[in-house]
Amino acid sequence: MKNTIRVERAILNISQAELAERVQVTRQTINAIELGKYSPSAVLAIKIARVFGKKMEDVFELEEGD
Amino acid sequence: MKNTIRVERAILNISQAELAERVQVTRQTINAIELGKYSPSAVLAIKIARVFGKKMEDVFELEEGD
DNA sequence: ACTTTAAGTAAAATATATTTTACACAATGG
DNA sequence: CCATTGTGTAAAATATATTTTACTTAAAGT
Repeated sequence: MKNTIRVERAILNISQAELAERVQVTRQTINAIELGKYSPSAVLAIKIARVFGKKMEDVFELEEGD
Repeated sequence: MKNTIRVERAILNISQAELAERVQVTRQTINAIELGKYSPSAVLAIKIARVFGKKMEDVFELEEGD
């Protein structure tokens, strides 16, 4: 599962901590997902995409092995 | 997390077992998600939506408490 | 130099999703 | 009747996501 969280955060100019707060998870969770260490739940993925005003699939993309 | 899996299956006329096979999970997993017993991973949610030729958010919707 | 902010990381604990095996029940077609 | 298909369910095991606490480093500002 690839994602464009870093770019979207840059556009909004918000930190991992602030994104975490907005979607009600910890900063470590955002960091891990942003770095591709694991993929989020569907609920969290939708919430993150919403912060960026995008559809879930415009932020998250399947990759080989998913 | 609400979903329209049952309706989409009906349109395609496929069983829970066939959907499960197409997205590479067990029939019980599809059954549980379809009945709202828990919400899927982002990866699985995208795969399911793809079977129906839809965007993830057209099949899955957040609800109170998500 | 000092402090603050942002990001990366890690180990242990907890929560949640998914699998496996198995049984039950209704509907249907032979 | 009998076998088959589709669905609901359940308990135990395993996998994965998320939290908590805490430490490190780099960059920026004072």
